[in-house]
Amino acid sequence: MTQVKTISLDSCHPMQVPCADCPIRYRAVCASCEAGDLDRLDASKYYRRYQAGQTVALAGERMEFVASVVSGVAGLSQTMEDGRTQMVGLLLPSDFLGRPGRAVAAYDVTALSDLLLCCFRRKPFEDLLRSNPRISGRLLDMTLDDLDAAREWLLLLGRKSAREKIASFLVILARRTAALRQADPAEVPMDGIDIELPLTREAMADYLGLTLETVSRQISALRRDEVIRLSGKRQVIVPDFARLVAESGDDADGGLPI
Amino acid sequence: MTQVKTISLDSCHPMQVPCADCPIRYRAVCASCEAGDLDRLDASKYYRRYQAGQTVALAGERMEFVASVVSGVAGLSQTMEDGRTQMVGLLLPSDFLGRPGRAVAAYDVTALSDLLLCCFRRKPFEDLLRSNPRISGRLLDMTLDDLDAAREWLLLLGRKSAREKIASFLVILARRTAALRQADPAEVPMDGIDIELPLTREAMADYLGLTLETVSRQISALRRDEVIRLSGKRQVIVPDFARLVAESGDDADGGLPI
DNA sequence: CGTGGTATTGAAAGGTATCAAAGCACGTGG
DNA sequence: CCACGTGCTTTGATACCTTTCAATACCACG
Repeated sequence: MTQVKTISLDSCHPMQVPCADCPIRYRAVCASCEAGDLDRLDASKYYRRYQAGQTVALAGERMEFVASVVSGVAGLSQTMEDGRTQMVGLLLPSDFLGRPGRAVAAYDVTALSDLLLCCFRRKPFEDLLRSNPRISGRLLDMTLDDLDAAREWLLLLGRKSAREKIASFLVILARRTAALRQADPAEVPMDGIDIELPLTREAMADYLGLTLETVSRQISALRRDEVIRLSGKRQVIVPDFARLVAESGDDADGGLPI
Repeated sequence: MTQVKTISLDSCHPMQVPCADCPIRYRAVCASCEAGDLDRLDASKYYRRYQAGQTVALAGERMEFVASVVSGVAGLSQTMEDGRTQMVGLLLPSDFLGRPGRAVAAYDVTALSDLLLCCFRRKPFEDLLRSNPRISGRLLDMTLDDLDAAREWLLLLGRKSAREKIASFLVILARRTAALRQADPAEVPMDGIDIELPLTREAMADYLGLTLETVSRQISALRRDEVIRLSGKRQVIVPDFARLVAESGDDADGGLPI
């Protein structure tokens, strides 16, 4: 179990960046806003910062804000009475956190790495949603993307072997990080792409529906078979991306990297 | 593999019901419409009917309409190259089919039972979405519900045993069918509630991430342990709903039946 | 009464979980 | 500078659950 560190100070109001200069400006819920909308958001937003391992919210609690992930990684997870847990969502920069219209959190939210959130108090944001079709339309689109991602994960959890799960996870991480850098992961830059794992083996296990031992074993197996190389525990080098995709069990033409 | 029956006639334009008399009027995407909106929908909607086993759409194909399920059950599924398939969504009456803004189907859509769809051509519906916040707001809410349902399924596929999967599936079916009848499944009506299984064992296996043999074995085991009784192959009687919920591994207080 | 689709049951194989121990990296304090 | 503790990771041996392969049973229908 990850221990919950109690930190009271400095979790709010670090220095603030104007929306126009925001790193996630063109991918977040505010992506399709125009200048006037941005002014309104700028006025009401505030930042929250969490350290790796901290709890952002617990299932069943009220959450008085919704937010965009600016940097870092957050995990949504569900826990059964006997302690089994399954991560049901991974929030990377630009992803949206919280459900408009429902103040009670449905999942535990944890900072998997140091995390910066751009927050809006619930009520004003919901008003904005109602009055601004650019924002509500964007949110619908993002929610539909989340749904597609969740459904892709259903296939992974329901039908893939442990080895395929690990490979799929690496492919997805590669695609998402490449998307943030606007690069194409299939364009192998000379000596292979490298992927920074923002999760412990235990968090990966929770996400992939495995145990941490199995995660470790399969990573070792992929290394032995030279599908990947490791530098340290958290840095993965992929010499042949197509090979990794083949190991993931997905179609080679899984669409453009989103 | 389910064989695809080719049927060309009678799959469109059966007799049509006015929206005001529609059985799913208060749960579908049109739920929050007012009289004026309904007139507009009434004018442009049309029905499609499918027989059990028929294919509604294939992943990658263009789908020229979006639709609400009026009656029957449809399944969304994904298939890997080697034939492994996972059902990623079960569409019951009032559920919405299709993604506004994306004409290419992401999943195979199959009629699991005889199926009646209330369809709208894509373009006019998307126009309506943009112009009518009642419809777009309702669609956002339904999509968020779908996302929650998918995430509940992630927990099931990732962490539950075969026995728990079957029990969970029965609980969900009981809740959904009770919701359509506006009844509470915890209110046991004398001799236990009964659940009509609208799926073959194979379809259940695809949904639950199991093999059909395991589904069959676990149903037999639940029968031996007197958690359920069977009348025929497709009718399940649950004498003690709380007992079934306990077998599902979920919290007893999993919220009100939605 | 046979036929095809569907469902049940059995025996054996296989993959992942579980339990247990050891290795590694890093920071703290002697 | 090194010993030591802690958290994370790797590796090993075994147990268990689900799959796989195979045979049989059930049921509606022609």
